[in-house]
Amino acid sequence: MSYQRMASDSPVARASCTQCHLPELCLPRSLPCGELLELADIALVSSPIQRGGIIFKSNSPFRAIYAIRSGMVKQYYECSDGQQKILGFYLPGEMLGFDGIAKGRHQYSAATLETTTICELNYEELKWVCSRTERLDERFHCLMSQEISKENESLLLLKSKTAEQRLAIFLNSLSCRYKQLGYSANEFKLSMSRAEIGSYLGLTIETVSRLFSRMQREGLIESHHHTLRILDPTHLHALCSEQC
Amino acid sequence: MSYQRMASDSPVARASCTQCHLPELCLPRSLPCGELLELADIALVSSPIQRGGIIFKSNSPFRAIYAIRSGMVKQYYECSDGQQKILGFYLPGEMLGFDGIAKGRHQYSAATLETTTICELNYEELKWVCSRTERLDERFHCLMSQEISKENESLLLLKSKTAEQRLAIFLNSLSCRYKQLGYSANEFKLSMSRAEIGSYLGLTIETVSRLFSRMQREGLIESHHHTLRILDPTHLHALCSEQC
DNA sequence: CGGCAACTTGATGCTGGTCAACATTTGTGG
DNA sequence: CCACAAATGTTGACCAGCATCAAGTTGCCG
Repeated sequence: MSYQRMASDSPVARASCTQCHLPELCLPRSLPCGELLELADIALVSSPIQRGGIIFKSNSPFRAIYAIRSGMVKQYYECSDGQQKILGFYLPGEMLGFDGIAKGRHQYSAATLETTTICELNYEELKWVCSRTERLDERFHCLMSQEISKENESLLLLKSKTAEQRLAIFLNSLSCRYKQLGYSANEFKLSMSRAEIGSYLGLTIETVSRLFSRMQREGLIESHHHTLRILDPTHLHALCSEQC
Repeated sequence: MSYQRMASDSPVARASCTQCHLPELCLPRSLPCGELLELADIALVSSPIQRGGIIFKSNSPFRAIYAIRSGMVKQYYECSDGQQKILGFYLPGEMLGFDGIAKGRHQYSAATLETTTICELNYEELKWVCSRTERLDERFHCLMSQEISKENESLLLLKSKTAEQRLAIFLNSLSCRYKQLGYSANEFKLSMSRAEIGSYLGLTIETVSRLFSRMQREGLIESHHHTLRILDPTHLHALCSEQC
């Protein structure tokens, strides 16, 4: 794995939000056509960024919000000892970078987990468009609100779920998000390593590995290489909603 | 403890943000005077709400954002078995309720921990004012961004800190926030119960209690009834920044 | 094919949870 | 204002889930 160039080094092109297949998820959702065109005017699409490409580094000046167009991105905190703590994974149609607005700097780093294309939305320009199109501003509020909700759920997960429940909820969440994107809900690629999953769920590599083995032994899932197949979605779902 | 009436039952009055002693923290921060007046025009101040008063209930329709004017508020998830999982504590100048924007309903409940007055900002009116005053809209983005940052820090805390570090960080955070409000940084009232602290930090009552005892034995803090005194701020600080 | 990173599996131990008994504080009604 | 009940907090004994340490296996890339 290599973390070479910044995303901003990649050649970019103006986006055409009207022709993107994700507008029902991303910022444009339910925007009238006119506002869509204004948005497209400020969105820059990157060329494909390979696995390990850095989108932004923690502490770098905040300039833009990013939307994933294809591929997958991880956001993480870098410890002083070089260790990474994963804060979240982002799939197509999802946005990241909001935490930089308040402090003017990115608080965390973001890197691609597979070949990925992103849309870059310059915040100053975005604000300008927002101030003129009320619907877009509202949509922007919604997305930040969603991010807050998502994190609240993660907090609840970490506070009161067992290791097995955490992994079940994680796999289920990926399944739902892929389904929403039109992909198979029960078979997809796990681009992240065991270490990254563990870091995200507050568990060690070993625990994650043991859980995968056990779930496989019990006929819940099938996993080899980086392909995951959910064999018993009902049971997986039951695990997710166990207890409180 | 009794959870009687909704905050919305309380008599209310128009706020005068210009005369509030919190404008350097709350939504008005660094707003020009004109915009402050527009904001004041939509802010409703509640009369004092006693301990245990409900500000909003989970699943109720989202109508407003709330700013704490004095006192303290907890936000929590209610489990099906009646148990509460605390998501956060809010002090004067802090705002809550953002998570309701996306779904149109409050995802969680909020209640007062002591006699509290709040400012209610109707979201529809707030959007209207935001759309006409760019600075306010920007400030609103900042506050949501701050909330996201705060939660990311909580996530990191839950993932990789020991029980002792968690409590130290919690006490330190309260200390800083009180200081910023102009109160003593080293002596304040802990309005929340051991159960609430535990729930917030992902620990049990017993663990929290033992930690308080130990920290007291070690001369770090002094705590009786609900008063906390930090005797050795340096040591407390050291605990917070231990390790990664 | 060799070397290294990622993953798996087992043995052992520690942190914090659970259960239980008791102490202290708070709230209520006479 | 006191007496009592209920809620909250403290402390101890014990236990379990997950971390840590260690050794081996698999898969990937030059």
